[in-house]
Amino acid sequence: MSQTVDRALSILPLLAEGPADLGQVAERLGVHKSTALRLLRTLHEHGLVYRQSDQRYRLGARLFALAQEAVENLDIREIAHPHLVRLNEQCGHTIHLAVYEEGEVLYIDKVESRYPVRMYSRIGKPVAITVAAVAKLLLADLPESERRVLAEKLDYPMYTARSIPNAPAFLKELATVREQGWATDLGGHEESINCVGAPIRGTDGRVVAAMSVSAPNVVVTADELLTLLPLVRRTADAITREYSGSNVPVSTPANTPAEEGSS
Amino acid sequence: MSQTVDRALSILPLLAEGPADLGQVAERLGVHKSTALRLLRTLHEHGLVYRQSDQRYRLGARLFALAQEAVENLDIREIAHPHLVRLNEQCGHTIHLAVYEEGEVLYIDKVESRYPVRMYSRIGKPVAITVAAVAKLLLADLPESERRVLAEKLDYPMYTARSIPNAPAFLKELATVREQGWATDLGGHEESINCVGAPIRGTDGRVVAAMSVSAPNVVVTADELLTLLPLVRRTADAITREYSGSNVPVSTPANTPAEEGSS
DNA sequence: AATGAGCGTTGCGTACAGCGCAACACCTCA
DNA sequence: TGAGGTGTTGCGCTGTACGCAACGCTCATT
Repeated sequence: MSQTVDRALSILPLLAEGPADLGQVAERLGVHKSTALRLLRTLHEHGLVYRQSDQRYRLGARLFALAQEAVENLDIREIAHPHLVRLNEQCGHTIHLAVYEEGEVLYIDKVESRYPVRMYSRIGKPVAITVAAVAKLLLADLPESERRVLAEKLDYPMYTARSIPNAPAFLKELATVREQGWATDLGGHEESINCVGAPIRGTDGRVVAAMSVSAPNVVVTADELLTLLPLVRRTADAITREYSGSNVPVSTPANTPAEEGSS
Repeated sequence: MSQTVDRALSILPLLAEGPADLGQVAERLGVHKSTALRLLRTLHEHGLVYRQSDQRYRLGARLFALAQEAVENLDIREIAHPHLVRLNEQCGHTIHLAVYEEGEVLYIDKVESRYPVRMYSRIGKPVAITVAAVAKLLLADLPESERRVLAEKLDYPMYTARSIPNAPAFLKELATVREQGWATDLGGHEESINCVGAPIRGTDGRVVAAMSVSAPNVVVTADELLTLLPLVRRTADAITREYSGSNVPVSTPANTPAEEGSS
């Protein structure tokens, strides 16, 4: 929409690939060197771009600062965190919290055996959107049209023999997840890792985030991990309640064996 | 330099404080709503800004992606990482890697007892620049004028009784560090944590990064930690050698008790 | 030393892109 | 039903970002 800004911002992904000098930037933008210089200078003033000693440009420190502040301001994260910690204390396994945003799934919190890691190491990398339990939960809640379009666009890498292989299988899985209100990943991403997850909903009942418990099956078998499902769901529901300003119907349709009573 | 881009980029820190609606953005930028809208749209197209369900804007996912890619493309990090892991295996303590950039010190890698964390949790937050061992190492190598100017500009928060209190003390410490070629932080940031660090240099002998080993004194006393100094320096020098395309004089002036022979 | 190629940088006139205005569409309250 | 609050659109004017060309600098090359 705004040409100048558009050009300037296009520089960022370009530099993300690696440092580049003025000429390269100008060429890849298709603009005159002086123009590129002006844009780079502006980016530099805002700290988004850094000029290293060999005069080449690379991404700057402010970027980290912004990303950091952004992730800290996600209120779902803030609300969820203590719940995740408590769940971790109860079961001992790794807990993940994730959100969906415009075609991507992002981990926004993680609690590990010992340390909470505020900014998840995989942020920014392509998340295993076709197999991760949290991804299934988040995508399952999209409007059907959007879900279908997205499913067609995705790649289906076979991380393991149990990875979901194609769009129809994925859509079928999403339908199941949508119906049952929870999701698993049993060795679909890494052979020996299983996950079980549950959705967190906003006031309007839409899924705003998803959480999961992961454990290698040398520690607990998939079946044993599944026994944690009620606990995981209860935690997710507790977060839902708190997030959507106390009690909204916590939407837990059916399908869980025997579990706590009032929703 | 470029007004439009300047305005657009000013939106980012503004949103970093928390979500804001169109009117707020326009007001704080001092521009018309339509202008703010155009800028926000452009930012949105590039994924730097996200529009949440209540129509307010917040920082977007691409920001994380960029920050992530940026940190991964730091070649010092890549070269250093295996060395850091090896050092960690030898001593068991937490290892940090940091760089200096325009008045800030950034952690760019960390190896913990069990997991490597690619993006350090503190990135973006004000690093304890006046007390951290890595900060001392990086600042000690700045040209004297720059060093002095920076030292005057800094705040000197008294994290503990042993924090460096003011500019003269800091400059004195930097001079010592510069001369001896290594640095410590003995309870200057957190009462019970000690660090010992060494510099990594580029082809031209300038310090390009710094690394440190940290441990709480319930695990090892400061004196015990200091016995690791030779090992830390050897690791730093190994990284220096590899980074600056094998052998440059590794600049280890004096001061280390008894240590390995050939540089 | 002198030459020249390859960089980044500067100043400037011009064209066009971004600006603010005003009108509009839509929502929630009263 | 209206009033006040949002976000959105189209448009004419002006200011700004554009590319050009000239300059300065650092390295190689002769």
